[in-house]
Amino acid sequence: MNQIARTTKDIGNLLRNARKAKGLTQGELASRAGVWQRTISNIETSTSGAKLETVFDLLAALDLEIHIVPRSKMTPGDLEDIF
Amino acid sequence: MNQIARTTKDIGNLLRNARKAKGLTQGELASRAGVWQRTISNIETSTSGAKLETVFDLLAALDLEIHIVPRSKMTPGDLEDIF
DNA sequence: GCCTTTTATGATCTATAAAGCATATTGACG
DNA sequence: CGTCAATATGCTTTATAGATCATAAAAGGC
Repeated sequence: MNQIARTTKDIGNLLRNARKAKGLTQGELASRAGVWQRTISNIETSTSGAKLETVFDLLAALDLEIHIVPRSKMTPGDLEDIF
Repeated sequence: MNQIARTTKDIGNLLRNARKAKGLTQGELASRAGVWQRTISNIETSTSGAKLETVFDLLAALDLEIHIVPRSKMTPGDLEDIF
């Protein structure tokens, strides 16, 4: 399950899924990442555009990293994540 | 050559490499992505933390996308990008 | 259905990125 | 070395994210 992100909305959804997969609440992740619960809520719901730095803080706390790759064609499996 | 980014600095370096690989100037990329040359310079040199949205604009203009994956152990090849 | 936990959100303040103008500085090339 | 293109940067304004207090709303368990 390779997670593709092309928009801030993708990142929001993806971070929420990753957080839940690890069984963390927004509050727990917030304290781990050194950000505010409010900020995580905003990012996950795409209420506000996030700063790159903040996203990296969250990814680190979730033990994730970003790979930059040439744009791939949409694979069937990816559609599940959208709809 | 899978590009790993864990910090804003990584993103800056990576965007610069990708831009040059496509033979684009900052000005050209700026007009394609709808941002300012100034902004690209700032991001590539990590002069200022970028907004996630801006990074996505640049990635789209470079035909790149982000994959979120579990943190990998550092591979030997990656060290070249650091030192 | 109630209670607890979790998430969303109102309001204000501060910090800072991007817009917008510019020019200075650097780098590549003949 | 001189020239031109490319990149870096000074400054001011505007937009907006994050900090910080709070509480409201929603979700989940019993």
